[in-house]
Amino acid sequence: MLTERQALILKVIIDEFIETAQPIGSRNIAKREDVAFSPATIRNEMADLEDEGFLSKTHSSSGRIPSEKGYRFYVDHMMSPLQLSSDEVRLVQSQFDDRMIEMEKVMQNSAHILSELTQYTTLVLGPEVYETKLKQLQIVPINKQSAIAILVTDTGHVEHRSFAVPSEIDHSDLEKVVNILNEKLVGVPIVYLDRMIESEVIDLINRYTSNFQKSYDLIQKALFNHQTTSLYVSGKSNILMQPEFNDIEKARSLFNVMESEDQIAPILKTNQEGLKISIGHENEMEVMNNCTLITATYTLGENQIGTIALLGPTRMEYAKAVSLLDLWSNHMSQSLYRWFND
Amino acid sequence: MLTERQALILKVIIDEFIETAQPIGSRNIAKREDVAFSPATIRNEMADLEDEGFLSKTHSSSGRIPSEKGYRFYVDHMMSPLQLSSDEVRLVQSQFDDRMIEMEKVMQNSAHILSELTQYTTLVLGPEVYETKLKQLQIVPINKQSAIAILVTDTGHVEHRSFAVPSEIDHSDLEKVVNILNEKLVGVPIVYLDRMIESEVIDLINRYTSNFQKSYDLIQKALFNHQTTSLYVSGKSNILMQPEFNDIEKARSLFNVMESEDQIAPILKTNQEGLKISIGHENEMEVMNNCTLITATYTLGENQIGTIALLGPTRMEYAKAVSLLDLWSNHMSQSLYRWFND
DNA sequence: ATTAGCACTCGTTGAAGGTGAGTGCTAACA
DNA sequence: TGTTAGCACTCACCTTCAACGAGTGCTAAT
Repeated sequence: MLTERQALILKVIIDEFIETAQPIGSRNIAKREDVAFSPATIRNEMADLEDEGFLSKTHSSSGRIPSEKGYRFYVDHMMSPLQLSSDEVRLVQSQFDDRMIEMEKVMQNSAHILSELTQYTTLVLGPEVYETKLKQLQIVPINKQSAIAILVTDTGHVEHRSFAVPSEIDHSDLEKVVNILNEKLVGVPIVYLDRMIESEVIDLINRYTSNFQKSYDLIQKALFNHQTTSLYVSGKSNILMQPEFNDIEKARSLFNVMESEDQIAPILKTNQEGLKISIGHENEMEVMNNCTLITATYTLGENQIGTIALLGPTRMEYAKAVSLLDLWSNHMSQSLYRWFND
Repeated sequence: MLTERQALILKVIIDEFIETAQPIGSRNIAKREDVAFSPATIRNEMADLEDEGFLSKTHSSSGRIPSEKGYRFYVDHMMSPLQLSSDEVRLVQSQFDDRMIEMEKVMQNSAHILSELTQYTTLVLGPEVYETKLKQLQIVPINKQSAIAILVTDTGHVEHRSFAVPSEIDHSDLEKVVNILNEKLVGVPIVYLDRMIESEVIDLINRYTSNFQKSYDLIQKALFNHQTTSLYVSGKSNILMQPEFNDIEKARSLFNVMESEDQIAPILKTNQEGLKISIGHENEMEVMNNCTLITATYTLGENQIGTIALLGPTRMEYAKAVSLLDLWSNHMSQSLYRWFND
């Protein structure tokens, strides 16, 4: 489809543009050592590349900038997998030591470090809790009127929520119900808790007084109606540093989206394993039309999948971002496997 | 110090400037119904006010804008305590119902609602945990190599941290240590835990095998070396909406600060009860020299004090911000008292 | 097929001039 | 003596214009 020379020129333009954010002219390309043609030749090739849709201009006599199709081709066919510096690799490895053995910490830390390393915004979506199993249920009375319910999963996820305790309910009642629930429910996948309760536990509870029913209702409300999309975002303000967002209006609208979990979480949910790169208008959301989102999935056990993503301008350091994300998600999957699957 | 007429003019200028963010000219002031003087008179008064330092100009023939001293005078002597709309009052009241009975939720929700209501950035600093007391300690084993320690305080604060369990330590050992700790330490203020352990518990533990010592060390590490400044920030991007931050560089540097808990938390820590308003250069931090920070304290019990703050441009809607923050912190203190002090 | 040469395009910069909202000052007025 | 009308002046802002230069496309020579 593209001649070797065209590919070279396209690659040079994209590499340079990623670095400088400025349109690239033929003379500048010709100056490079790895390019042996005159500006005029390059101009001809660039005109062809523009006809094919790989490049575009900011105005009729400006240098060229990559189009989204250009980036797409670059990403699919030309990207040399950047060798990460040994410093970076070591830093990544050092993150997955003994301290990272709790999902919250892993995700928080991942978001933080990756945004530091890339200077892009990092989004980490926790694994769907559906496959995780109940490890323990616990009620801690705080005072006459309130108590805290704590649910621990086998992934080390701790969920807690306080609730009001009506005066007619005694703490000892709650305790008994919790005991029953623990007995029957430990080891049950969170997603089946509801069903399991229906079929096995309800009967048992009904044998006791009506207060038990009320206690159960309380706990049920406190813990099982939880929606737990755990989203961690770090380095939001990095996006401000990109010259693409010198226009404050663009920054504003993107920030509005990033502030809202509801809008971000769905974009990250994916079934496709491995890396996925969405360039510009490939992103459904309009405010992200001048952004690239690279998502990678990590696994926890067999079916649980979480997502980790980098959000930057379309003019992204693809090679570095991809390499880092790949390295990270692999380490993360391995590390999680070590910790939660034996 | 100021004549009545000067005060009126100053107030009008500040009110108008807060609304429009534009320098105010004498003609515009004269047009207002509550001002009965000619532009020339007003100009004379404005010149005097400028000499006194209450006003300044953006250039030699521009209208006046309030100086920091002007805002200070306004805040100290002239601010009419805005009657909040009944909608707003109702909204605030409705926030402190049965669902708000857990510190994390209270703070998170406070930050969120206040930033929505004011369109400024809201910062909430949790109460120092020093006075809170241990309610319960709990260890939940996750697998052979890891366990989660959970600490619940009498304020409903849940702290959890996972830790690696060396192979030579048995879970039953951990359990026994936890039992001992619970027996001795429930009800002890968090800040005294260390001392209490030294004096009372250590002996007890030393009577048992050395494994107990190791178990204890583990738990100690996992739970008691926690630094728990709980800071919640909401509406960071609101600051972008203010025309003061159309200059993207200013926005960038302020964002950098807001992203870092370490820099924000100290500013909020205060002993002074009640409201405090820091205008412009009254803020120590340089990036906040064109901002106003209004902090209010709330109490939980006798000595525990937390802070809730609004951060906006110096051209802030002081009356509204102050009224809201006051209303909120009072409700919050009352609500917390109801929940955690009986 | 490649490239040198050249006319052309268009964004950027800076200077010049006009406009208008604002001021300070002076002199007239109540 | 305090207030106000009048007027000259200032300065940010906008528009226009010309010069500049980095870049292009096209043509003709190599």
